[in-house]
Amino acid sequence: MRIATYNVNGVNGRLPVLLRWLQETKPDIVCLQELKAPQEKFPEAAITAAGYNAIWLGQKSWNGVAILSRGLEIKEVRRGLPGDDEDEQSRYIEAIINDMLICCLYLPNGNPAPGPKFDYKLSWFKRLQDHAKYLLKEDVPVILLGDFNVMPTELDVYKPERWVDDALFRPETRAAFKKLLDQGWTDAIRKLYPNEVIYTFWDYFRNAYGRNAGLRIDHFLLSPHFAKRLKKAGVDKDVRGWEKTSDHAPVWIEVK
DNA sequence: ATGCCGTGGAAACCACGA
Repeated sequence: MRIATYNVNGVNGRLPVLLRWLQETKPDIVCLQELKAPQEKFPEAAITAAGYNAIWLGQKSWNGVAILSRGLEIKEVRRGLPGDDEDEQSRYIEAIINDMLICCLYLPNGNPAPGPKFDYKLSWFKRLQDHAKYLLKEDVPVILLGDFNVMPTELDVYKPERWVDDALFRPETRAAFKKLLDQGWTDAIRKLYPNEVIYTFWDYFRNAYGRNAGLRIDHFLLSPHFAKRLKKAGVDKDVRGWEKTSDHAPVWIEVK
């Protein structure tokens, strides 16, 4: 079973790229972030025609997350991350598929830091830690996956020294990610490739993709029992080189 | 070192992203 995450950076603007990637790689489950579409503008017909069921949480202009599955039933568990009824940003959706709990997330960027956006990022992170801790008590395999907007270590940044003050790499951000991992989650890519340079995002500027000046910010965190079922993982890096593509590449794992 | 590009929405610019 192949499970993927892909920050599409506009689901309608990237629809040809998304459909081509689905057709070529046929993932069983897909989490999307940055739909940048209101609830009623999600391209449901095209996704259905491609053979996928979908649930989604849209928002006008920004954010937005979705879970797709190729023929498998999607049982939605919740939409929105618990812990703040005032939070109106569409960044979290959770569903049971094939007896797995799939938690699709788009963690706030947080720049500029310090400032209110960074405060929001850290408070969102805290809510995620609390919810993740709760999920570990559930008797079900869990995956937290999506765009975490965190480079966990220096290995995950092309030039770490340039990013130390950035919201994606500040000590508070890395500490929050580590605190989450320390609950017992496994970073799937790093478990299989502990020492390799692997990126999931390349800026549109400065020929970042051509220079491989990238970041690893899209992650899969597996609950303890689930981690034992991990077989493969990878980045569909070539997709980042397609026309009219997102600045992220799709990332995937295979579990048995 | 830097939104230099790209999107969506509104309004021919702006907010936002990482």
